[in-house]
Amino acid sequence: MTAGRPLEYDPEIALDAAMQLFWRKGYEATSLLDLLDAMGLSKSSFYQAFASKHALFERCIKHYRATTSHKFSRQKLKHDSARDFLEATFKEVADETLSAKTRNGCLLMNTVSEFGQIDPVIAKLVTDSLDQITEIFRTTIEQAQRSGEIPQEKNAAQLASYLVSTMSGLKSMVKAGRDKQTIRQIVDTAMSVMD
Amino acid sequence: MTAGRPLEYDPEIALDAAMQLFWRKGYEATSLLDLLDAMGLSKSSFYQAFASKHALFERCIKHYRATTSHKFSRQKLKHDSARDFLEATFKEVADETLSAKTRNGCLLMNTVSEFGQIDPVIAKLVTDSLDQITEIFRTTIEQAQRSGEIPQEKNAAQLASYLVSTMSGLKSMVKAGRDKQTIRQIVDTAMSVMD
DNA sequence: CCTATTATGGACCTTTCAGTCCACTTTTAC
DNA sequence: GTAAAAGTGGACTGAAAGGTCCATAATAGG
Repeated sequence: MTAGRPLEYDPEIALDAAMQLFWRKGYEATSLLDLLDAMGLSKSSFYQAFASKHALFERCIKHYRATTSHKFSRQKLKHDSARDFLEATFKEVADETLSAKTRNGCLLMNTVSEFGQIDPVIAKLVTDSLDQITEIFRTTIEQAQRSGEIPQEKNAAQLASYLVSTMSGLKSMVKAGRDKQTIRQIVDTAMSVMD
Repeated sequence: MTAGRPLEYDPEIALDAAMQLFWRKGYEATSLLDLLDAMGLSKSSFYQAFASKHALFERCIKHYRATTSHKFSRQKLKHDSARDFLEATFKEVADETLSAKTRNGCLLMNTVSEFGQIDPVIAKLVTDSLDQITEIFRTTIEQAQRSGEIPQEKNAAQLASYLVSTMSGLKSMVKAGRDKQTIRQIVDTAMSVMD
């Protein structure tokens, strides 16, 4: 039954390479040839495995969401203070200023910027991903509230939405090439709402 | 000497139409035919007057910067309180949630998202525009500080950069389709740093 | 070893892209 | 009225886009 010639590439690695490319260049600006080159496969193999550029893009968004969530979880374990984790997460974005390689912004917000609400499938994917990230922030804030690092009277869900919005703006500023001092000041100011 | 057939279109109106289109769809996704249709001129007239798609885009960014500055100036005169003006400006963005027509984000940040630092000419234009907006915010904040609406001890320049970043994030959230309550909460939280 | 199954390479397709070119029209200056 | 100057319409171009198709190659099961 399940026989046939084996794949000459690793689908996971290929997917990740595609995600990196979409992240860096956006959907429209990434041509099929760019993708084939980065993923290391031929046109036939591509359409066999990923159906279309659009379908691949959807998978890349999901892949981004998954890796981002995992990254958050890993980082969270490194900090025994929930508030420290939040501040470290934002400071890390500020440090991306140093390397031009990572000045790609956020794939989700880049996608919002490029597509808006035009493509409902993509819009839904992004919305769900944002919800997921907001949720991670919310539970973290509640944790910090229990340990007294953030005032109890603040609304955790509201603060979480604020942090997502702030993160988006911050990444845009980094991508826009604002200098490191400015970025650090923005982070400091933004974090002060949790006092 | 200076003779010849007169233009059959208004260059200012055509430029504005082009800007609206780039704003809504981005650079790559806006085809020349889209532009000709929106601007109401033929291909020959287009290349005669605007040289190329890229050159037109540069002019559109400058046009956006100019109209945005004017809009800020006009709004500022409407408010006798500087802080009121700032809060009204952010609340206005929140109200864009109501109309899908205006959910285009910010042309400058859309451009950052699409181009990043790849095109140095575009990058410079955006950077300069952001500087200009930051400057407007800074003088407004200083005004509010003199009238006692914002604490004197805050760093006006730092606060101004923060507001630009926040505005960017906020517009992204609106474009991402977040609901009105969430947007309003983000604005309220963001404004609280000026207390 | 042969067949069913899957993967691959490359030719090919249609459409669309930004941009060019030129014949033709409309104006002003004299 | 005529010549110089400027604008316009539309045919045209080469390149590149995403996607299809098929002959060929490589595997596993029998």
